[in-house]
This record gives sequence, structure tokens and C-alpha cells, in this order.
Amino acid sequence: MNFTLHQTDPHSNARAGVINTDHGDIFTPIFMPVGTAGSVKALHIRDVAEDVHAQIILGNTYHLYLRPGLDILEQVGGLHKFNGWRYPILTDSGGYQVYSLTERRKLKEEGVTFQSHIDGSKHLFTPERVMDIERSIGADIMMAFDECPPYPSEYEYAKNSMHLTHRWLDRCIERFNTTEPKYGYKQALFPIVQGSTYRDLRIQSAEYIASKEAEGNAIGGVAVGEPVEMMYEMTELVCSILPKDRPRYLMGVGTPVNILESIALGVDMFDCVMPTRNGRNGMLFTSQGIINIKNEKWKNDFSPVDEKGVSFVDHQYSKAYLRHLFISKEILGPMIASNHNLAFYLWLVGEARNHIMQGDFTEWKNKMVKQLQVRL
RNA sequence: GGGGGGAUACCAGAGCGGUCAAAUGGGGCAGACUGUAAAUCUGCUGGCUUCGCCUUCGGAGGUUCGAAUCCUCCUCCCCCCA
Repeated sequence: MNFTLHQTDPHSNARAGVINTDHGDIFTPIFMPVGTAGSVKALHIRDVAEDVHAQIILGNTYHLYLRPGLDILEQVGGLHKFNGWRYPILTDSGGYQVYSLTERRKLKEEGVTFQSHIDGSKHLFTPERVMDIERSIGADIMMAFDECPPYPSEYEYAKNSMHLTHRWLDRCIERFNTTEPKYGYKQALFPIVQGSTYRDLRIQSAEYIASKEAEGNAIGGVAVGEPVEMMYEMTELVCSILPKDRPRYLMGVGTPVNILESIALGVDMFDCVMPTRNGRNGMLFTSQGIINIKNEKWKNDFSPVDEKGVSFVDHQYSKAYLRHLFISKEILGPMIASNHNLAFYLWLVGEARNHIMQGDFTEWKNKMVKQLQVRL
């Protein structure tokens, strides 16, 4: 993996660059659709590539390990072969499940014991095991195994958790360095900054992560319920410490506004379930604002889903029709909304990149942020 | 012609003397969702000057301290026998 900076915004910390991987290039800033269980929910892989114009998607270590299982993934030759996505893939390590499945897991120094949400069986995830699994999945970018602490967390908890994540990181790196990719292409390992909402912890963690000189670095433990100002504050702080010549990935973020603001703070990569999950639940993000397509007001609005949209679904279908599909619980509704939202997210980060290259990013961003928050 | 059953809020359907503005579904309306246990979850769904009051359970009377619940008549619907 290689990262090259193309341009830096004169009025903010926004950057434009490119990440080269064995599965192709990723132009940053970028949004990465989430494909937890090996599919970007409700979308064909063709449309993820050709209509949404995604350049990289996610998979989840925990979910893919449980189903279909490593046996199948190794037999087929990795996730790319399995789901037909020919471009880069990033796998989350299961660190988020340490947070989201808190009722079903036990945390120890050695690792985390999960009780499967599928059949209740117990599974031990250690940093070493997670590296092995991510090797088997064959992600181009592998995330380190971390603990994502909840918000709010007591200082002592956050501090101990951060140190645990650091110790786990060392074990991840050790395993990563002593194993080889399984399918003939390179894999990169991204460590994750933690430290909850405490400035001193975030500084300490960012410095520790930076010292590892990884090919890219991530900021985790954000967007877990803390006020957005706090998230921006932590992001800005961490970005000021992480190396400028490596991509920075803000994990799990976020709304279109969150993304634009974080790009301004120096973030290059994003992922979030919001465009797909909220899309499935009838929420559309557009350049003009937010639409709840299930609302009665769209009942007889026969205008295109998004007149300024870049996806084929935006012009193929009307708002009234899309509302009808949702009200009728037709599966096509969530498909159209997910497709639209992802195309919009990718359009948004693409525009951000264009404006960074042009040098008027900040001006454009401030204008967009106002529009994006409108409730249509 | 004879016998029986039933009419409850937008719909279906509980309730069968007070704790009923009335269970539960559905429908409708609105909200939530941030490294996906999510095609999920939550709230509201008679009116009002909303910690209380008013009008509602086919219609009209009646019994009772008190009626969606009991009685009488009326209207309409369904089933069975001829």
C-alpha cells in the first residue's frame, strides 16, 4: 500500500490524495460503504462499483468469521472472490463488536470471548487470532483489534482501555509481521487511536500509534453518543499528531455534515452504516437536505427521487413511487434508498476532493453544511 | 314461514355491572438510527382550556348509586331449517 498527497487546502487541514493497493487506487477523501457480512446491504456489487462509484468497501471480521466461516473463505480464495468485488476491501477487526455486543462478550487481557449472536456458541478473539482471520478474509487493509469504549467512560476506564488497545496493537503487529498474505497480494495493517473523550489520553494514544509508523492510521471510539463538538475536538487533536504522509481513517463516521467537517480536520477515509441502514429505514440524504420518504408529504410528489442526484435510481423513480414502495414494504424501496444514499455519499466526498484540488474547499464546505442539514 | 347469532374507535376484534376513552392486531401519522445482533426500534392514533373535564361502544327508552356490559322496542347484518 502506498499513499500520495496531491493537495492540501489552504484554509483548513483538508487533503486530497491517493492510496494505491493491489486491487486498485483509492482517491481520498473517500467514503467506504459498509458490507459487514460480505454484502453492501440491498445493493448489487455491480451497482456498488458502477453506479455508486465506491472505490473500497468494508467487511467485518466477526461476522464473516461466524458466517460463512474461514473454511469457506479460504476455499474460495478470500472475500474478493466470494462476493465478486474486485476493488480494495477493508476489514474491521471486531473491535466495534466489543462495544456493540457488550452484553454478549467477556473482556480479558488475552482477548475477548464472544457469544455468537447467531447460535450462542463461544469464540475467543485474540489480537493474534484476529490477524489470522483478516489474513484469511484477504482484506487489503486490516484493522488492528481494539476495544472501543462506550460514551461516557470514566477516566480510569478509558485509560486502561487505551493501554489494553495499545498492548493488543503490539501483539497484532507482531503477528502481522510474522505471517504472510494468503492470496498473493499485499495487505496493510492500520492501528487505531483510542482514549475516549479525554484530551491527554487521545494525545498519548495518537503518539503511541504514530510511533508504530503504520501504512495508515485510524481514529476509533468516536460517534458512540458523545456530542459532535467533542468528536470534532478529538479528531482535530489526533489529526494534529498522526503523520501527514499516511492516510487517516475516522471509523464509523458519519452524517454527511460530520464527514465534511472531519475532512476539514484532516481525515481521509470514512465508513458508516448510516447511508445503508437509514436508507433501509426511509431516510434519504440529498444535496438539498434530508428527506423522510415515508412522510405523507411525498404522497403525490412525482418529481425524481433526487433531481440533482448522480445515481440512476434518482432519475428512474419518483418520490411518490418510492414512498409507495416503503409504505407497502416492498423490498425495492430499501434498495433504491440505499443505492441513492451511497451514491450521494460518494458524490459528496468526490466533490470535496474536487474542491480541495481547486483550492476552494472551505468555502464550498461551509455552503454545503448549511444545505445538508435542511429537513425537506 | 320457523329457529339462532350479531352490531364496539379508520378496519378486524376483545370486553359482558364500577378498576373502560375501552385489550390486541392491522392500518394511519411521526420520530430514532454514526467501525450493522437492524428490510429494525420507539411514540402517538375521540375532543378539549390535558395531573382534570366533555362526548363515545347500531338507534330510542328503561333498570341501577353506577351501563359497552342487564331489560324493552326499533333498524340493519349473518347463519341454519322449510
